[in-house]
Amino acid sequence: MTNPLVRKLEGLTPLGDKDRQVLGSLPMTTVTRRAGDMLIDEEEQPSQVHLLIEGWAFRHKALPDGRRQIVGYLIPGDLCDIHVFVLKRMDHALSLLSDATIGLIEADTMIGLIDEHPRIARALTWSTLVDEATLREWLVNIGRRDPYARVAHLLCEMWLRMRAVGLAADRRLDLPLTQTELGDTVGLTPVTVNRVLQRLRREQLITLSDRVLTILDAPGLMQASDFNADYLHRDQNLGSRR
Amino acid sequence: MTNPLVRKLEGLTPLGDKDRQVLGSLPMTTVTRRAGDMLIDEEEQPSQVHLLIEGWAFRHKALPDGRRQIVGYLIPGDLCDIHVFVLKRMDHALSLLSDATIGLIEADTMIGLIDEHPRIARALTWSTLVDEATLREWLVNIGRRDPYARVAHLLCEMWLRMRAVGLAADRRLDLPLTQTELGDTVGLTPVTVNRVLQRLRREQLITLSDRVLTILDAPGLMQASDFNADYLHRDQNLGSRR
DNA sequence: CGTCCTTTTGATCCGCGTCAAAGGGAGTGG
DNA sequence: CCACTCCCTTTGACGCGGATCAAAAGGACG
Repeated sequence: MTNPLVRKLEGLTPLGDKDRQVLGSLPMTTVTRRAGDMLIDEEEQPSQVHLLIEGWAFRHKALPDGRRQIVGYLIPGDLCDIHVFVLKRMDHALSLLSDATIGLIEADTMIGLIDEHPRIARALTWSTLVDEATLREWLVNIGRRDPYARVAHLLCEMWLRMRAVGLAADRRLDLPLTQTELGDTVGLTPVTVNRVLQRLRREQLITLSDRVLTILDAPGLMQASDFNADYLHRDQNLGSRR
Repeated sequence: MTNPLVRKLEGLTPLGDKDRQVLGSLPMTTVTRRAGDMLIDEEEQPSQVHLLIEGWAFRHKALPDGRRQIVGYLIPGDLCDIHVFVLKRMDHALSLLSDATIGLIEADTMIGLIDEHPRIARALTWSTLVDEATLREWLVNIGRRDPYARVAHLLCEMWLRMRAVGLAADRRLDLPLTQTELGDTVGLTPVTVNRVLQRLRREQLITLSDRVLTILDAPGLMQASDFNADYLHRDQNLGSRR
């Protein structure tokens, strides 16, 4: 299997052979963690960069009353905390949705990588900016769409993201999210999420059980959720992928 | 008056004299635009970087039914579109809330600036990451807080941001937002915003009329909105600000 | 077999959206 | 200088969607 980081960055902007090689042999120690573990806590100051190699994670912020808002998902190939180079402190926590394997990269290694490989630096910047664009789209989702469209929109996005890194066989993908977590993402209660999912199933748009999501009717799902993939900024000049 | 860009970046991370000087004499052409103008449209590919020198602007995304979600505010010193270097296309539009003066900076100038002045580059990265952190906090705001806290939270944030660039005399600041725009920001109708504002006034937390906001009780307002300024990442090692 | 978590279903209730209209202030034109 | 328009704010009434509460059902696991 290719390094998932290579696979991700290549999906954003072209890399050279040298870049691929350097990324492939990036010195890092790998560790495994269990589903439910908190990988990085709010306010923390990580000294290494965490690369998610396998599994799912999510970013979240806690409220004083114990509720929380999920503010992002990470899938294989995603870096958890490049920003701490600059910002020093986390402003949110990071937890695992599934058992996961994590690569730990020394800060200096990462800095060297960026300094000496401009195309990699550019791809990382790209990735950060896409994350930002995604947050804007989530804001639209929560702020202005009804529950039905909100959930449908999130499912579309996760499907496209998983497909972009080769983790969605056609229209099937693992989606290790409980309905509570879906709700914490789109600002709904689990009860409402459940009813929305049933409607999506009834309308033959999706199938979802045992953590496996199947997109039955992609155009229908996208239309239902006012989905426009532009915000994911998959590069036009990459041409057809692979 | 100091260049507002200098003032902003200095508030994030230390600059050298040289940096300040370069920023102060940054070649740009200035133009003025009227309140309500759309400065950059969705999907556009700007060829110059826009610097907001005076006035207010906002980022927004439109929905098919004509409604919109505001996804960010810009105040003097903010750059509107550095990301287009990398992403090429806007995924949202940018409009003016007030008459404004804009600095237009050539792409090459900007690239040179970043290449040759690492501290400036770092400050710009910082700024981007704070924008991202702000989006995450907005997500919490819309997703999980009640209308009262939502509006209060936004007012706190705008106050701190304006103060950070020297545009809030003590607890007074211009806030050229209609109640409709406040609603489009926090996912509420103007009617609800109006009722929330009345409650905030009744409880002696704020004053707001004729586009002037006064914070009467800062601790009270922050408590009401569960406000924690950490996400703004004002640098600790800057020490007491001027 | 019992415990725990997640999903599902049903019933109730109220907050906020919606609709409607009045009031106020600023700007414009006769 | 007044009349008119336009936009924003304010107020009131109503109805519904989604939160809340509660409990049952289904699986996974020890």
